Amino acid sequence: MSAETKAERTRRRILDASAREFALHGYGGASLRRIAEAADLKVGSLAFHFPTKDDLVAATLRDGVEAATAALRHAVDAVSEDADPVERLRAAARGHLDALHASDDRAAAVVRMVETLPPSLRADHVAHERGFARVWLDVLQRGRREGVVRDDVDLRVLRDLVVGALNSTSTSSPRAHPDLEAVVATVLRLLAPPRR
Amino acid sequence: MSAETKAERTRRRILDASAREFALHGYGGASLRRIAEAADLKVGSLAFHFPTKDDLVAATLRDGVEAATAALRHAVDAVSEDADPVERLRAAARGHLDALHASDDRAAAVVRMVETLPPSLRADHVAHERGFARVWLDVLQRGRREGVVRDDVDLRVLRDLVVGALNSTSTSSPRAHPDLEAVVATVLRLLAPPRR
Amino acid sequence: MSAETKAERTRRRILDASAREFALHGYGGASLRRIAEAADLKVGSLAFHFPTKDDLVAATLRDGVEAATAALRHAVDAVSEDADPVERLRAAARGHLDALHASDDRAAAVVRMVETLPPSLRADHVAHERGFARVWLDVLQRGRREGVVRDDVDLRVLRDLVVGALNSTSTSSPRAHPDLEAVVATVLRLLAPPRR
Amino acid sequence: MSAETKAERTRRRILDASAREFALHGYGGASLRRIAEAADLKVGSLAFHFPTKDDLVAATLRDGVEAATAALRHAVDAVSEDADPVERLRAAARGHLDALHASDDRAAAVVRMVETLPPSLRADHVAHERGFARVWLDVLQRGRREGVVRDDVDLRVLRDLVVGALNSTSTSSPRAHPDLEAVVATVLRLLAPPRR
DNA sequence: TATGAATGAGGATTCATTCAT
DNA sequence: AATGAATGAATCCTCATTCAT
Repeated sequence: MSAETKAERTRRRILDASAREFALHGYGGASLRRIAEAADLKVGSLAFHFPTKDDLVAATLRDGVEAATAALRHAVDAVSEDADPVERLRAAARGHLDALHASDDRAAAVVRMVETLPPSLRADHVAHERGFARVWLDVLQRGRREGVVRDDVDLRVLRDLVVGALNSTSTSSPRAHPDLEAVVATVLRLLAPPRR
Repeated sequence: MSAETKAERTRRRILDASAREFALHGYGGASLRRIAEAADLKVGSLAFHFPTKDDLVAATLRDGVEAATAALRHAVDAVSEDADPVERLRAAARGHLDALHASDDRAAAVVRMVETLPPSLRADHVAHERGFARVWLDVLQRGRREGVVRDDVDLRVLRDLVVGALNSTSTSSPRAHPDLEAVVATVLRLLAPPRR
Repeated sequence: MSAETKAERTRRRILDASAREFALHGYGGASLRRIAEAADLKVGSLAFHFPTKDDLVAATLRDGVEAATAALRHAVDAVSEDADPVERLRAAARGHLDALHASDDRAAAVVRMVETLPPSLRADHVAHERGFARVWLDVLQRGRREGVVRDDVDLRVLRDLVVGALNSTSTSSPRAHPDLEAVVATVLRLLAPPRR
Repeated sequence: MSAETKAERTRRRILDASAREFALHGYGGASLRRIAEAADLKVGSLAFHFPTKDDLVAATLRDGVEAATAALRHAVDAVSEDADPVERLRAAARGHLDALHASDDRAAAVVRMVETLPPSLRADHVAHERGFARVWLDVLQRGRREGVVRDDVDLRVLRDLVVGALNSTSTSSPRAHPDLEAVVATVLRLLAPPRR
């Protein structure tokens, strides 16, 4: 009498395998057969949980955005109200990177898929992704109110560039492990140049 | 009187079609049949010019990196030696973006493919891409020597972030046309904050 | 106070859905999943009532033949003993057509399936169908005894042609609704040409 | 340097196998795999000649209607102008039956498929079939002009019933070989009752 | 140079069936 | 009496590739 039903456990196994596969091969290159194998199921059984490939993709995207948004929000919220405002920016960058480089590949799958999605899926996805972007914008706006974020740029443009820059560190190559600490440090300098 | 052979012209048509297809669907999602159709050929005829899919991919990557590198270098070189050093940075950013958003999709194809390449292709590609990265690094180093690029960050990390941020503006969505001027302006602020 | 058990009611719902599905798609094109859906059940639950697809087919055929035979017999029996013998023929034709075009598709399912049945099912079916053919033969024989059916043809051949002609009016196309009155009138002329 | 191209010969082999398969199993029950096997091809190779199943179905229908129409017309035309008009009717019935029971199954495939076609295919098909029906109507009209076809019925209704009756003799059961001569004789009696 | 024709493997999906619950 | 979950085979289709012409 587990709190989680059997279907829920299987669904999670599928979503995990799915994230890995899509992170590695992108939307068009991913194979349901491989996903099923990794989830210890036969291909035909996938259909019981996700009737079509696009249903699975949609769920994987939702799952990934959710994971990333939660991680980002959680990292930001962990910073105490009276901490140095710069620390909040640092936490955001680090939270973002942590999600992106997490071993479950949930956020990475989103980054890897998003640009080759068919329009039908894309439409739904961008709506969800807005939540993630919103958190970043909030962080930047608060940073500016608190005087640490530079005030000579459009915050939305800035946000898109920061998100793009951070996302670009997610690589599927095993050789290339960017130094995330250096990335955080550099991003911080760009967002909040030390006052003089 | 053209010095171009028929084969060379066909090759170009194929590479153009290929860039578009890979930019749209990524490495795994692209179809040789569609590429052949767009190039006004039958699938079987592709083999004459590119024996396998991966041969075509390799050529498309080389072509794309070449186009982007040439565009970047050209934009930088067009800035006169005695111009405001900031203008050289601006030219680089603009050149990069122009290549990325060019209608021929050659540079976009690279960005769209690179993270899902199989290791065999990836190895070759990163070597070529180093040339592009080198140009950016040169530009940043010169900018720093001339006192406009901030000196509190690692230039290689900075370069990777800038390239990542700029690349992230390339979207295959027809709806989303980022305001490239605003992007350039913002990047410039980050690279070379106005002196006080 | 219904004497009908729950299982019997479900069985009927399944047979109704089954008739519609087989009438629309034939033996090979019908889907148990769709039948289950139409009967408001899950596929797995079908097995409780009909262990295999062919069991369901056999039951649907039996049901259809039964319905058609009953309708035919009933129509004929409704003609009073001292009526014009031609009226008995007319009643048969009309009864046959009514069954075939009934909204429950029970008889239509038989017509649509019969020619593509696998031999195993076919064998059983033709035995049942003989009952239906028998009624028609009786009607024709009585008609002949009573002097209205032409006596220059083999009645069995005649019966098969009449049944075939009537069955051919059953179409799954929503556009084509043959004028059943005209059909009856014409068939009557052929069977029992007016005496001169 | 055969007058028939290789593709044309393959196409014919496919259409022959297709007719047999569809005659046996109907539209929904037919399998491309079996058709390919019977045509001595791999499934994938079918696509070269007929991109989709419905393309093959459409071609098979066209082929079948063409064969039947040609057979019917040919049989009718073979009757000399000054022959007994009844002979023309007899030739039509026999021609129709011959096409239907021909060993190539081309006409039988049409009869077996037509009622379970999806609307898209059906629309195109009925247009073609009109040609066949037209020939029968011509024959009947001429027969009436020449005083042998009964004049107390609507010829279109009569034609549909005759065609339906004849078509119903086409059975896929190996046991049931209707006596075609008896069928012809009976149909003739119905269409053209002997004058007194 | 390019096409025509075919292959074999793999793509996603649908199928009827099974069985524990 | 019915559902939930899974299976394995089969569905049609698309893939990159090959090779004779």
